[in-house]
Amino acid sequence: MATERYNPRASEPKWQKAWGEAKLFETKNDDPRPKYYVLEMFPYPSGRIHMGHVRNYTMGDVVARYRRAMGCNVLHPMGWDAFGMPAENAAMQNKVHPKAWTYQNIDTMRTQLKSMGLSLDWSREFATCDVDYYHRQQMLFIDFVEKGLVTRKSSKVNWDPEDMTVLANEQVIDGRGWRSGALVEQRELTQWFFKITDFAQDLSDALEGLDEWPEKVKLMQRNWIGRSEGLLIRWPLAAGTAPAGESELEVYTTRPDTIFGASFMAISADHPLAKKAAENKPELAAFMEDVRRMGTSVAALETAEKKGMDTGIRVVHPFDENWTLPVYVANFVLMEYGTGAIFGCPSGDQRDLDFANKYGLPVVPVVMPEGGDAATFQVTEEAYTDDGVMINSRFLDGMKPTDAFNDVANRLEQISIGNRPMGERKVQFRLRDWGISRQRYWGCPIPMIHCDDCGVVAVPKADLPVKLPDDVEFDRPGNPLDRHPTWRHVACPKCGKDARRETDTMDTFVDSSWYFARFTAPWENEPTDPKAANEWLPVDQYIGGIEHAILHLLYSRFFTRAMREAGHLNIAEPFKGLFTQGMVVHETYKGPNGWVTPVEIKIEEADGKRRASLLSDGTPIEIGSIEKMSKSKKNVVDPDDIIASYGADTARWFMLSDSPPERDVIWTEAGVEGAHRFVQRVWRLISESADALAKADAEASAEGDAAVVSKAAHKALKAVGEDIGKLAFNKAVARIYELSNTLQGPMADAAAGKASTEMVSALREAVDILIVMIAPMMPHLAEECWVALGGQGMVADRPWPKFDPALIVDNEITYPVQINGKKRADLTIARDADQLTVEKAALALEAVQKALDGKSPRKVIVVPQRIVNVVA
RNA sequence: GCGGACGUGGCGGAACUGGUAGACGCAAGGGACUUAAAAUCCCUCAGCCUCGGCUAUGCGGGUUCGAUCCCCGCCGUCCGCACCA
Repeated sequence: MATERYNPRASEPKWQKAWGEAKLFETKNDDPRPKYYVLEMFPYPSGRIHMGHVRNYTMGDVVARYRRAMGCNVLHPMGWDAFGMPAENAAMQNKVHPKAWTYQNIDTMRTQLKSMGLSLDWSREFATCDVDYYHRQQMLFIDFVEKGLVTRKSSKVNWDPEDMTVLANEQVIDGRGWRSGALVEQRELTQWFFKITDFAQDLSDALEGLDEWPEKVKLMQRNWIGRSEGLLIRWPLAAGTAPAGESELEVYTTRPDTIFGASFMAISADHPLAKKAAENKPELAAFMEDVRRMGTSVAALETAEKKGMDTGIRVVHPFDENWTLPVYVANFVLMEYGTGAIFGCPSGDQRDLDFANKYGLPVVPVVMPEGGDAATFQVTEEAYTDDGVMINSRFLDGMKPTDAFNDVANRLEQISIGNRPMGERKVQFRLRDWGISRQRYWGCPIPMIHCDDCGVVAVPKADLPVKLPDDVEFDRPGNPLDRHPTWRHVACPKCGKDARRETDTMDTFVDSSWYFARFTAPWENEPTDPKAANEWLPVDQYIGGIEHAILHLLYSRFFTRAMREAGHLNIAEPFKGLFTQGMVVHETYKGPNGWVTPVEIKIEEADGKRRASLLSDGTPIEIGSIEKMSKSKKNVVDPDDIIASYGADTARWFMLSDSPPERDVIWTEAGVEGAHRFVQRVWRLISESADALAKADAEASAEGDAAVVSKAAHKALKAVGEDIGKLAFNKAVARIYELSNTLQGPMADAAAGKASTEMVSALREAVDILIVMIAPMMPHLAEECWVALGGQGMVADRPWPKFDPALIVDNEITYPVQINGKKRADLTIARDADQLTVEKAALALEAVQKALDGKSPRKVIVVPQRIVNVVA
């Protein structure tokens, strides 16, 4: 029977409407079923969704629909990461207000997302630029101030000269601003900071418990936090060389064991001791000025030659009062890390060795490889950094470096200098506090007031929100809030005198650091409803791009801890399961006038070679490398176009097929067509036999031909459930293809009326299973098929069936039979045959007999349910 | 430089972490149906030779009855961090 082709253009909007009207995806907090929170990283409203969004949200939707079918109360919300620079850029370029631009984009993108058929709870939607949202963010800020988690300090900051704003370390990539691409400069400014370093230890330690996170991400975070264990050592300054008022130099080292290999001290150009030493040494002052100027560009820092200059100051060795060492100012020592001072042990550190060789400083090897000869072991060009045995180190000689570390630490802890011990064990972190001040308009205002008399005062909660003024101008660079005629003038909440508002706004990463918590009760007056937050959080499955491995995920982990301190929730980790999906990539095409979009060309194949040419006039086009879809390379495919021509289900199915979700997926026209063929094939398979199956009882068969169908269906059901549970969508897709291949023949027979009653019943059951299995991935098609079969209700509301364990085991099993590890025959035998029986049967096989040639085998290995190997 | 991941047909990728290498899809070739096309269906599809084999999971070794999987040494690709003391 011929049926019409499936028409997604008609079906998809129909079902989207039906789901909406039934409020199927609106989640209630008091629903007693087990809770499951699945969240995809919310999008920045740039204007239109792109294929990366399609992939991300499809994966999340499959998880959401699957968990719903498994009987969970699923929370699957969506919102908008809506503050940020592009809105201001648009305002400057197109004279649109950032607010209007942002909300227009949100409207467009919401419509696009809805056309994908995502099972989202739109009733909880918000944008971070909603006053309702940033109002609560300001409440959180004030709570954090009260808990001592916010500081204001002057520090060297990354200044983006193009965006005219400060950037966090995490936002500087290769010395350039992550958005503007401009070379970042170092400037000294007073800034607001979140004290993320208060949690450095816990943020590092707790990574261990995140067993549903990719190892890669945990490693990146661990490295970023950069915990190291070392020793503070206070070196006395040698009398006569110390500047007035100075008596010691404090250094931080992770290698106190190498203290007898020390040959110089190196301090930062910003170190107080350096500044004092420079006071009457003009050449030193000039050198330090040089170093500082070099520091204005991060890029210059990275390539700069290692240079230093002797300060004339000398320090006394802690274990030998007759041994003094010179103190250099060196351009590679950072004031921001440790104490801004180090001791150099050239034999154990390549950088120190290069420095020592350059300035003629002694190189004394103090660690040599185990079994080496201390008398002859030398270090000249290459430092020895591995484990070994201590040498040339007096009382440490013969020890392992770790024991020497402890010995030095213990001894120095006993010696006093000033009122303090000469050595002090210290854990140091690379992580710095999170600078959140941005000199921008389109962000959450920092709710603080500067009063000449009272200092910096928090805006009382009753006076919140501090709203962004609407009447702003973008005709000049810089912060429009700063030059607004009235906005910043306010009475001091403490004394009532004229005072000024803080005009910095918050880094947009603040906005995304707690949105997942807000979704649990977006209607609340307080930032959260702690009960709801504790019940829903942590997010069971969080899905997004690897590019947020450090920034967003680390900030969110900090925020969750900070919110716990402020009583807004009672957990530490926001995301239980994390999945980082790969990018969507596409071929690039280059013509004589630059990059060309995929829709402008056609591709033909001749002699096994693919050739591209321009559709308009046939100009040959060069097929370039496969790269991430980007506007600049013009290798983008618009989701709207795909959905309009093939439908959302095709786009979703393609996104899930073939490529493992954590890897990049190559978007190809042929692949999309393949996906679309399958959509049509499923429809044909079911609609052609719908009449035959509609009246049938769904019932599995354990015997005969029908059992083949039932077994295939139940095996697929088991595998697909497990695969989706592991987010192995590509494997689930393959299993579904397999099942439909198996069903194809019997379904055609049934449609032709040539199938037995048992077979029709088995097919009906198998098709019911197939429909439920495709439903998370191709939800519209599933509904349409369900209607064709006369099913009741909607598939989106149907439970995931349970597989029958009896149907997934076979009574007979086929063993591959190997001879000396190479497969030579098959042996089909009863599943429950014991090892001896299997062995005998295998040896009786003709191929085995032939190979043995009358001799008895040396060994026969029978692995139950697996394999037989005969060793001849 | 340091750290990490990965190398399987023409392509994307499977293979229960030691047990039949290449599931499933894409592309390609052949055939059927059709006046023709599209759609659909069937067959072939790692390589090499003498229809039975041999060689094949980046390369070279090793452990094992058996290795894509474990160990050692190379080569290559990608990613992260980068003066962190």
